[in-house]
Amino acid sequence: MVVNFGANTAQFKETSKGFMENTVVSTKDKILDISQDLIQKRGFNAISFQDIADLVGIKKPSITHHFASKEALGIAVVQRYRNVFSIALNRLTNDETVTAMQALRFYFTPYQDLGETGDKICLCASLAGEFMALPADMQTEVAHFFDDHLNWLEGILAKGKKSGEFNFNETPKDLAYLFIDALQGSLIVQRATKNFTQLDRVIASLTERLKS
Amino acid sequence: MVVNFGANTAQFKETSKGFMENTVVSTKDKILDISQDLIQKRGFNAISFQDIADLVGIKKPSITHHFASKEALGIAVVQRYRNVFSIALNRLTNDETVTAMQALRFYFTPYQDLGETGDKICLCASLAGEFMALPADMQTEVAHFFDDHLNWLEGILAKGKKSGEFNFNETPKDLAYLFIDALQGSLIVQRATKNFTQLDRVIASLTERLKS
DNA sequence: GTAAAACTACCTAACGTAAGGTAGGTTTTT
DNA sequence: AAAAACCTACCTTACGTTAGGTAGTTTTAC
Repeated sequence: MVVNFGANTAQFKETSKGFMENTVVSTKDKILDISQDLIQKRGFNAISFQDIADLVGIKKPSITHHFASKEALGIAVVQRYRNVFSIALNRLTNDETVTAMQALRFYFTPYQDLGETGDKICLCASLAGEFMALPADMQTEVAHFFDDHLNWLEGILAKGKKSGEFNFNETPKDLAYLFIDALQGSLIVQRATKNFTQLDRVIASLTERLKS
Repeated sequence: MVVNFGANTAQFKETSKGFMENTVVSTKDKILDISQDLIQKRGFNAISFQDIADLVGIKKPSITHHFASKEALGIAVVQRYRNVFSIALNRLTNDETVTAMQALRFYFTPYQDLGETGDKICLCASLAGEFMALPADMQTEVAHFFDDHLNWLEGILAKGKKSGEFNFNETPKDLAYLFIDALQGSLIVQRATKNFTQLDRVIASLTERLKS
């Protein structure tokens, strides 16, 4: 299973007939892809309909045909992002053959993919950085993203501790805080300092600690 | 010693005669204070000269009398912020009576102060969130902020390990990454989720680990 | 000591640009 | 033929910035 959280390379989509078909990506999806990409690079308030339209290859007012407002577009981008994670993480949780460490390692991969871009961070970290300047409904979506991930992490850490796979002193919830904060912070800081080994070192620190 | 990194309460300034006198804060300092405050809340691209002027109590074009451009104002804000930390952290490093743990605890206080505001994050984390949309000279200042802090943290952690005060397996540099990323990430995430215990729990996790 | 000159700190007015968004017509697809 | 996709043209608002001017203060010159 490949899930691309950062780059915009959606090449397949499920049709209404329920089959996976090789299709041309719709303009609507292109708008979502490019908007997400631009927000991850520059933030929500620093991008414009004009920027998006130029990259999609349509005229500015045509965006309004697909999304009623910039806020509506922003909400759609975050909802899709949340949903991609939700599906992938639920699949991991429901698969009994996947160990806690394997699940955790899978959870790291989108962060690692983003780190390798050199100019992108997590969509919701970007939005959280300008949180107070966001429309209320976008704030809610961003908050839910972090709550989703904190709950999933807490569950995986608790499962690993219960099975004896992990060994730590904190509560699973407190360790979940540390994990998500360190991962998100790492992407933000390493993009600025251009030291692209930082995320990998942080992941090593976090996982090493689970074994002690 | 009290250093206020987040709130804008500069009440004293050194006069040309070299004495500390109780003075009215200059308009230029007010602009810096309010700009910093607004960036920490909303980011650089989401604030305008009009926002700043309204809060300072002057007209919009008067800001350009003190700062030639928005970029120049932004650079001045970050440079002052960096300088406040530089002075405080150097003082800690040079004081032989301060233990590594005391220095670390002091380092946490500005993060804790910011966490208590509920709506502000570190200035440079806010700017790093919209890093690719920042003028080049501002990017450089932001990068230097993180390098400053990483170097200081690495030094303190190395000092504590050498003296036997701290006990950890990672290199001091790798642990410095974890510390700054977790602290910065924590402020960002907890503002969005409104769970204001998160930073304290993360600091507890980080410090607990130094003792093992 | 005093008057001219220069400087500081603002102001009003207005500029060109770009933002998000709307109205209504045209092309493309089904 | 109908619906969806996209266009041109335009609107209002707001942006950073510039120009030019007015007090009040400080510096300079005689």
